Amino acid sequence: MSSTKTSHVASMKASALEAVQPVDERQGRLAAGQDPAKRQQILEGANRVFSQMGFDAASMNDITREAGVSKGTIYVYFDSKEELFMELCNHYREILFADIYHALESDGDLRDALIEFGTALATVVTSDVVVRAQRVVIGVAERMPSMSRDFYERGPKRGQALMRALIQKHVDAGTLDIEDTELATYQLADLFVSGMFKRRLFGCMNEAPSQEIIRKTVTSGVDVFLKAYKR
Amino acid sequence: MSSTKTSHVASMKASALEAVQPVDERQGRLAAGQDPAKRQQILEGANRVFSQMGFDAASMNDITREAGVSKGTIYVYFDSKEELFMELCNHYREILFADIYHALESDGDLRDALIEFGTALATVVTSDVVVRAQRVVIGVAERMPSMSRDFYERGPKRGQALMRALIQKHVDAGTLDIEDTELATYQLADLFVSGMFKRRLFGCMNEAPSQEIIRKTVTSGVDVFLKAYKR
Amino acid sequence: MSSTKTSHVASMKASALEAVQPVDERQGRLAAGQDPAKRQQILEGANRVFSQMGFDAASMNDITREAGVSKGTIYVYFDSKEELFMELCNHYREILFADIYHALESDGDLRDALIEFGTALATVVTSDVVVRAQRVVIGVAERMPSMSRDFYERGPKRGQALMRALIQKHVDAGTLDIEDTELATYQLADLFVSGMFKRRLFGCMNEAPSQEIIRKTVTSGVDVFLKAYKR
Amino acid sequence: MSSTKTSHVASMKASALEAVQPVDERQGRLAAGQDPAKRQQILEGANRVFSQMGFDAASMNDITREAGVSKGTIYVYFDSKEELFMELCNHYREILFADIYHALESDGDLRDALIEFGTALATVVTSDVVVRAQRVVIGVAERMPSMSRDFYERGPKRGQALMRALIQKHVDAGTLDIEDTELATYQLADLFVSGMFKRRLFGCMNEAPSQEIIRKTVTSGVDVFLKAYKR
DNA sequence: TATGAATGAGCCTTCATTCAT
DNA sequence: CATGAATGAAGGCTCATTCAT
Repeated sequence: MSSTKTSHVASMKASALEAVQPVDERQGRLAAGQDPAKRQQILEGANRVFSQMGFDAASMNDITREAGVSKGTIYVYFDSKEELFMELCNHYREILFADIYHALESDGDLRDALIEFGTALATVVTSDVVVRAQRVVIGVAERMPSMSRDFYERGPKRGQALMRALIQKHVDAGTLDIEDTELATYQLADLFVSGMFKRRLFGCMNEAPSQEIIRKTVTSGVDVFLKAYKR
Repeated sequence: MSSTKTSHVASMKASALEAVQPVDERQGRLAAGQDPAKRQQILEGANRVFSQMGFDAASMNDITREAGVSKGTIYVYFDSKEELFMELCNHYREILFADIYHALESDGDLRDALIEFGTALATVVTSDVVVRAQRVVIGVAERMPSMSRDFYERGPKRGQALMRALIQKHVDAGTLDIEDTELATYQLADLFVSGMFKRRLFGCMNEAPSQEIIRKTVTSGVDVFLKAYKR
Repeated sequence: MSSTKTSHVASMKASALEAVQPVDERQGRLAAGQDPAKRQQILEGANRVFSQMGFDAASMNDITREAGVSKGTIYVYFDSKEELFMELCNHYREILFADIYHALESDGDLRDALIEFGTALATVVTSDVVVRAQRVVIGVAERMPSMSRDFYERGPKRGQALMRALIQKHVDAGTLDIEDTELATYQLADLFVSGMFKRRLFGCMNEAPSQEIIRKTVTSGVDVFLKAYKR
Repeated sequence: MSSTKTSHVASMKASALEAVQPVDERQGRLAAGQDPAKRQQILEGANRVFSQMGFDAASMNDITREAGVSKGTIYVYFDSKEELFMELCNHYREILFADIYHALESDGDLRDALIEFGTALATVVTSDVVVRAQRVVIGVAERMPSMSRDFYERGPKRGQALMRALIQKHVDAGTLDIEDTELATYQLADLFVSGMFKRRLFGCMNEAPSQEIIRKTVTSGVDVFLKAYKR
């Protein structure tokens, strides 16, 4: 099931990447900077390069090469290296986090729902591509604060909000006994990735953790959470 | 008490920074690259610049200016930009993490000991200087993996090891009921900084959290941990 | 005639230098590092600067200025200062020595052939451009031995080989009586430029010797050689 | 005999180097820049460094280290790197060429005298130290023309003058039949080192030629000369 | 419109020279 | 007077950005 999840996310991403919006096919030529397929192509190349090198060490030439597009073209679609990077973040955030959330919508058992959601979230958050993206964004946080803040707020934090709503529902229903639901939600979110998040970020865990490890970590985290807060 | 802790750490740091100067006043001149005050001066300038810009975007000229030392002098003390940065990491790691640990050595109540230690740790980890350092190191993890790995392993991980030993002791003594002490230790460490670590890293929390917030978070985290694992 | 000779060599060089431009006018743009005119422009600027300053004292900025090309462009055409210099050597060696050699192919009188060849050789070897090139290459011999060795072996030494073959032919034919043809060839080569080579190299002769002087020197050298070795 | 010659030259050199002029021993201290032993020490260090690296690539720090003298001290004795180098050239020129010449003063057979002198000259000119010095001086000829010119005129050229006088004497005595004694002298000088000088300079002959080779080359050169010019 | 050659500011680093000790 | 730490201009090289084609 977990692997189903993973491949789900993966295929989602793939399809999102290829979902070249059918735009303006009336005539052959598109206005400058208007061809979504080309935009997509640039973003993909940029993603590969930024992920591998970080923002500063990535060169526009690398991106040019990787994207198979000329430099001039990139500058038609994006005003600067910086803007390209920000757009890239927005783009992938959408794709990666967008569809995790319906795991929470199941009406079933609270524990199962949390485990399912936690597994999906942990899988994404510890994946190579997301770890790299987070590194880049964090590395640049001092100089471009809005970027990393946005990254967090539109990404992880949205999941947080959904979780919190679910938890609140159970608190209201008397299933959970929590005073500070905000803090409790943070705790749960951190328990999902205990020992994985930091180590991945700092490069002490070289590969994305296996589904087995993720599931074990998430399950243990959920159980800690419930033992602490279940009425 | 918590504020005592903070100022303790802070003053420790300050004293560590200054404990360096009264050296070798027997004769006027110090050997090249041997004046600890100058070395300190460079490290401080470098710290400011690296913290603000990240590794790549920081220029040796900026550091020169910020440190008030000529470029040649920097290169007498440090072989390269990279080495300067690594030494900087080592230097502050030492200062910042060194003295946190004896909070664990108290013989008192487990809960109190954990809260005390957690508060000290969380204070350091969410402080401006350490957050910035972590950002820089994370931002560079892809290209210089050993640096960020070292940073983590010589810093946070050491605290982890001490905590684990304490927890194991209580498991052995029958006070705690834990199967996987490694995972449990990671959980506790993450609970110490729930909702603070990530938000600080991503710039969603602009200032270091107040001691009040830290204490509340740590206490709650310890209680979750103990409820889940106390026999 | 002597002036004819000079201008012959000179015009050869000139034509070689310019024979390059009319290239590939089919389309407007040339690939990066592929425009021979620009390459030539860089080589000429580099030649002026290297000749005047030597390898080390010549700066890429100087060359940039002298060539009227931006620094980036130079680095598209040549990977490094060192490579630029080596290519420069190869380039001019080719141009300068290439066409001297057929002077030896004449079937006529040995004395006339040697004088003709010696005159051509001496003219090149004592010319401003070649003297400067030799100085630069010699000045760098300690640190970049292959460069100066190549310069000698692909330049002067090739002439040497042709001369030696001719001399050997006459020895076999019984016209000359020589035991050590290698040594004899060196002797002849040195006699061609007696009193000119060293003085030019050391800057004791400020201008290239006139054709009159060259011819006189060469003739005398050939006569010494023949008196010593003619059967 | 030739080897006697060599060691004579060598020992001469050694003694010259150590002949610390007995200066001003009345009191302990010498005026700044006045201690000949220290001056000598600097020159020796500079010689080693310049020989190995060439003028530009040699750094004052290298010289400092090699000479075992502080930078300030060097600048007391020599105004600049350039001046240090020029003084070095003067110094060694004196030592190396000074005493070759009395080989010409022998009253014996012309052929023997020439061979003796040629052997001494060729030995010095092709020796490692002199080859290196010549390379450095030549490499710098364009920028510091007087230095290389002086080097030649006060060195080789003086030998030339003596040879020319001897030759003239034999012309006047009717032993030799030479119209242009200047040219003939140059020819003889070049014949002494045929095939050795250029190859040494360009680094195509890695070690100083053996005495056997030198003697053979010189003898052959003298014989060519005499066959051509002996009446 | 798309291209990619050209630009030149700016990077890290070295080193001749100075001057406080 | 000798020392060598400090200086900062200048070195080779890179790369975000522009603009002629």
